[in-house]
Amino acid sequence: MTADLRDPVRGDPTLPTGTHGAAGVPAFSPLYLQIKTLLTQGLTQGDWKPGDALPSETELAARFKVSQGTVRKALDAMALDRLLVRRQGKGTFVATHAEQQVQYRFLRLMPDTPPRVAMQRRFLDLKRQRPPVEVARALGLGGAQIVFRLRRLLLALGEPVVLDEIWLPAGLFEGLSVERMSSYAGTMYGLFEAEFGVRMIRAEEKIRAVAADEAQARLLSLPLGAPLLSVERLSMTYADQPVEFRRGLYHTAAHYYRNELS
Amino acid sequence: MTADLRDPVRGDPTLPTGTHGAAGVPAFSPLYLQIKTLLTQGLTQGDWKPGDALPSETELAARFKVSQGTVRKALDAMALDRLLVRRQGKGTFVATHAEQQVQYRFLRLMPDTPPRVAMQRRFLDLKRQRPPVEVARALGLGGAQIVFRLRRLLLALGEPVVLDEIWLPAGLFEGLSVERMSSYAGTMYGLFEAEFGVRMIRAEEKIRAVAADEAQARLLSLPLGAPLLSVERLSMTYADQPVEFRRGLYHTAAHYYRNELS
DNA sequence: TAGTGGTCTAGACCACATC
DNA sequence: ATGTGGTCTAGACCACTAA
Repeated sequence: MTADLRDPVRGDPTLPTGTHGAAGVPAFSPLYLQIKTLLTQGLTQGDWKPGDALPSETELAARFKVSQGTVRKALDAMALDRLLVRRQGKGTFVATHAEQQVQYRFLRLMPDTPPRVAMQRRFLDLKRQRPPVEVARALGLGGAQIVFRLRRLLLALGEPVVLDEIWLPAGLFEGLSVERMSSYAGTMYGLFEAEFGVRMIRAEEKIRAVAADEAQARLLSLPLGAPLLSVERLSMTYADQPVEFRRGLYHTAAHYYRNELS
Repeated sequence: MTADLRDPVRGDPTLPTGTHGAAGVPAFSPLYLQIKTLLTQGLTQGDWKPGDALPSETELAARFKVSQGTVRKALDAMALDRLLVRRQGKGTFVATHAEQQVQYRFLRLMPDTPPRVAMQRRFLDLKRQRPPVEVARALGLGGAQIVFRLRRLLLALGEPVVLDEIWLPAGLFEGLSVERMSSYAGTMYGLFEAEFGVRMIRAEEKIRAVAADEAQARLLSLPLGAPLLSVERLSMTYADQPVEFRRGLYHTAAHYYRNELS
């Protein structure tokens, strides 16, 4: 972590740095992006864990042999990506799913009538098995690699609202059990991060309207054929590696999926 | 637009600038945010129209009597908000819905099997009428203010996929007609911006699963009770003023609503 | 009081677009 | 050749936090 970036990466100063590589790919990236990459690698390999403080801007600047402003630009970019959280007067910290403010960062379901009271969880079953083809493909697994399949309900005021089916590569979550999830106070992503070292960075969702089949209707206490929101989510950790696939069925009579467009 | 910001806004330098006002509200904001506010006001009052170039950083810096770096920070923030588009070597431009790259910025419906071919539009009817209460409330109108109510279909490969019901304050869109919409080549928001000076900045959507009623089923060529995605959208122009309410019904057998979480 | 991130400045140089 | 935004530097000072 002490390399001087300019000499090795920016290359011979007699060559114009803006030159493009043979394949039309940029031959270099700005210093602050290189630093962002190095810091992100540090996060990936666990140099700093969620909640930890990073070294101060001045120290990082000395370490990388660049100006403080360049380090700042890298840190600001990472904060925009939600990889870091910056707090004036305190320091720069690795973002975590265990923070009070952003508890349900990835859950967009809102009740029609606030207040937004925390929903109850009820774990239905957890099994180890071969993944279905579409799950294996989404997670980039071979069909022979075992996955966990978890089903759970979320209930609001006692009424079931969400039925989730969650697929996880077994290798990454060895030791997962219903007891362990039940006894964990925070969110599921908080558990993944704290107990398995798997931090979710971003996710993609595909949303559809479907009709409840018999099993789904029974679990959600709804009539057969009731319209449900189907939310397929693929969650990625560092380096965009997919590590969770889930399919949620949302009952949207008294709740809605909130989205913000800009 | 030539005021020196520091004297009037930052106040007597003998007072600490970080002081909070009597109500606990910050008594000042950083220079670059003040400049961002002034520039946004300029956009609101039409000093520059969508597609126009803003003055260069150096000129704005001279105009506001601050350094170029401070202007840059304001412009970068506005670009992040998608109010502006910055192009190296060319200038800084007011963002527009008429750009080739981001045609359907607010339409998140994707086909299961690409390529994403442009959908056909079919306008069903356009009426002037009193708004229903929920529409009046969403748009912040009195019940006596007239609105346009437009219905239209979007079709993919000839099959109806989206049924939209769109509500617009008549005062802002005087002269709107089906002919005018049909003959306009670009998107609806492109038309609003070019012909009525109403530029959509951001929107909030509430998504549910519903069952098609008889009229909806007929228009979408679906059986009664078919599950549909209901997408309620409230669109805002500058200063977060709501100017459009729409309800879309999406048939999601061969399409899905795409969302990105981070 | 010391240390952190946040703002602001001034200047140099680079990359890109246009003439 | 000129003008634009993009990067990088160095230094000053401000605001916030904690000891």
